[in-house]
Amino acid sequence: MASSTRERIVTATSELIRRYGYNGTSLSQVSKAAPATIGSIYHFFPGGKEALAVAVIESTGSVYRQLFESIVAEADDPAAAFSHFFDQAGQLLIETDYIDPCPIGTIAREVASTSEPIRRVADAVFDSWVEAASDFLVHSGAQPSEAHDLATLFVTMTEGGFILSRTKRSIEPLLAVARATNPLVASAISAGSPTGRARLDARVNR
Amino acid sequence: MASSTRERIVTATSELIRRYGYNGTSLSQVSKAAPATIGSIYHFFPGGKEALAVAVIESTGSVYRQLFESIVAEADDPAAAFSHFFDQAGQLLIETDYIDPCPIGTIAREVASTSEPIRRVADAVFDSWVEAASDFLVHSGAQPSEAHDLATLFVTMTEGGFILSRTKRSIEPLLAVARATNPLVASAISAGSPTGRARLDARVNR
DNA sequence: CAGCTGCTAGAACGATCACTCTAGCCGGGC
DNA sequence: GCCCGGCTAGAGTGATCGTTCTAGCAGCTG
Repeated sequence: MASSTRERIVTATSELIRRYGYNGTSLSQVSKAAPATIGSIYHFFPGGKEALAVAVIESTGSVYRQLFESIVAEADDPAAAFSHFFDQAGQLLIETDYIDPCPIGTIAREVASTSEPIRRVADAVFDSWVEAASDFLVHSGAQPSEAHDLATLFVTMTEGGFILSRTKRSIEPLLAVARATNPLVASAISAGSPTGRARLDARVNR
Repeated sequence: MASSTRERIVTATSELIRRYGYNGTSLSQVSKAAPATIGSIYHFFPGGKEALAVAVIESTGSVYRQLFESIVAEADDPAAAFSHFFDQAGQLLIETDYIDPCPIGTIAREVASTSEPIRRVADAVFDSWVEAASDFLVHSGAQPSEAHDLATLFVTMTEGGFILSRTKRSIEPLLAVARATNPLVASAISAGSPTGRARLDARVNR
């Protein structure tokens, strides 16, 4: 409650960026949507628009990492956890009328060449996602190097799937990604752990 | 030569968008970079900035489709064709100092909610890429439905890989994607064609 | 009640935006 | 030699951008 104005500003900015992109979102829009005056925005973010974007990236980054971890925590098997994540992302797209689910990819793509602070924080968030997914895969029995590759692929497919599904206004691309995920995860885990292999081969072939 | 001014405008706009995004690119920048006066830009593109973006998407879309087809045409085996494509994309990133290789994904993500004409043409380009990759996979022996899924995944990984590699300023994510491609393609082809299976299993396991 | 601090309020600045408009250049057909 | 249409040229419009600045509000502390 004490910092609710700050939170409102970050939340409103995140939603506006998801709709209109970084350069397409103005501080006057943020001021109206938050609601908060321009003075308040610069009070909490003396660094201006760039600092605000950094805050949005950090906030979204940790929210999504927690979302991922809560999904995998309650999944009964590793391969299903990933496709469940994609299914849930697709559901979110439908509910929000295909607003971009992830402001980070948008901001990164727009300003990776012009704002080094933003580029760096976006890179750190992507890394943390890769690490979270990789840890989960290793814990499920995959070899570390293969887990890292697959985790990178997972983040790549997430961002790419968002682009395609948002552009097509259909979750079909995300569903295709989800379908491809199962055998990938199963094969990585079975390669690393013979006990896992039998369990997952059974699942894939059922 | 007759339409060289128009071509210069489209080329310059494409490069600026790859660096600064759609909303981050102004017509005065285009005018300076082309070079061409504002009057010339509006002469060739009476629809203004939006029409110019549509032209950029169409042009880039066909260039990339041709690039993909030329790469797969000279590849000796289907699985290698895809990873060769990713390798080449990574090389391009290094050469251009990690400028975004694809203006379409950037534009689509920025304005999919605000410009229906742009959204539609970007969607058509993505579809044509999926179709090109799918046709190639079917021709190589994959089942049509599986080929379509895999082709969608391929475009998804391309766009997602661009985001991650550009943000990280490293081609490592693209290389991880390329490594994952081989077994995916091989398994799709072997499932559809027994003759293909033997050939590709040999390759994957070597 | 006084004084301080954290926050809000909104006018103002110069720059730049997408876009319009009129004037003029220039080369090929009569 | 003259005209005419494709193209260029660039000043000008109103709006909006990110940012700065000063003034004042509300709610604690003493």
